[in-house]
Amino acid sequence: MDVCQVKCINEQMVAETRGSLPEKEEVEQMASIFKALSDPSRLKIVLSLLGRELCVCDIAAVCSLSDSSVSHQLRLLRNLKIVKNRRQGKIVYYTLDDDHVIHLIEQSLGHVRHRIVKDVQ
Amino acid sequence: MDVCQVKCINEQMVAETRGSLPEKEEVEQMASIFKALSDPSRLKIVLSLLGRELCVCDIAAVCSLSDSSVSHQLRLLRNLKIVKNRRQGKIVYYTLDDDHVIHLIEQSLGHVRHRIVKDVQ
DNA sequence: TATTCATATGAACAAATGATCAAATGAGAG
DNA sequence: CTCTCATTTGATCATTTGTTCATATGAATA
Repeated sequence: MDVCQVKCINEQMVAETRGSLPEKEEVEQMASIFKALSDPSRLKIVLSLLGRELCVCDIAAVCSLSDSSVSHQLRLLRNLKIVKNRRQGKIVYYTLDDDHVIHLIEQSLGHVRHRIVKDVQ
Repeated sequence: MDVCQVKCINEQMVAETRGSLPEKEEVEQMASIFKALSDPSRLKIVLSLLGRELCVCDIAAVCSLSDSSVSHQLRLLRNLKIVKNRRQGKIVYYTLDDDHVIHLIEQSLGHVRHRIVKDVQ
């Protein structure tokens, strides 16, 4: 591999920066939360649940997705403890279950109106 | 497709929720920022730049990635205006370029220590 | 118990993604 | 100009991801 011919590396800066990074596990947990919000469909699902309780059926209608697709995504969000559900007869209602994620979303929502983004990759 | 047999849908709730959602474009912009932070390697790169200026070479060393891989990821982050660079001779230095993203990261970093996550999918 | 219907699940597949390798820039040094 | 070297870029490839379809659950109702 190429780790650059040794001399160009600022050893001290590298060591210091390395020391400041969170643990590998923590980085991965952070990334997994961001990943949960990184797909427009899934983000829309989460946005639709801001301050509301909705059944799978209604979420699908709101987001223009199939019930099956929504169910799959909700499972992922459930595994990450971003949403929780309660069953009432045949109907399953979902709500947001993580204040920290709610903050992230609200903050991002507040800021998105002040940015211009070029393109990805 | 299956949009559920009409009757189970709470029409009013659906309409109200639909109205509360951000524009499609805004949702996509939010998602693209989250996506930028959703890969552990890329997140590590961004974390290494918190409060620091580093050259490509040093970032690669800090994150244990190849120079090429780092360069590819930096381009993506550059396109999203998450990082900016300056050239000094042969060396290119990168810094973070978006306070909003810095906030997201710091907030997420602060919270990740208080969660237990099961697994994804 | 048999039927209906909301939700969940598994398999399959196309599309997107991240890493790697080889080759191209482009800036300073000789 | 030529060489070196940090960085960039394009192509390729294995892996991951999101959706769809078919089928399974599980709860109410007939």
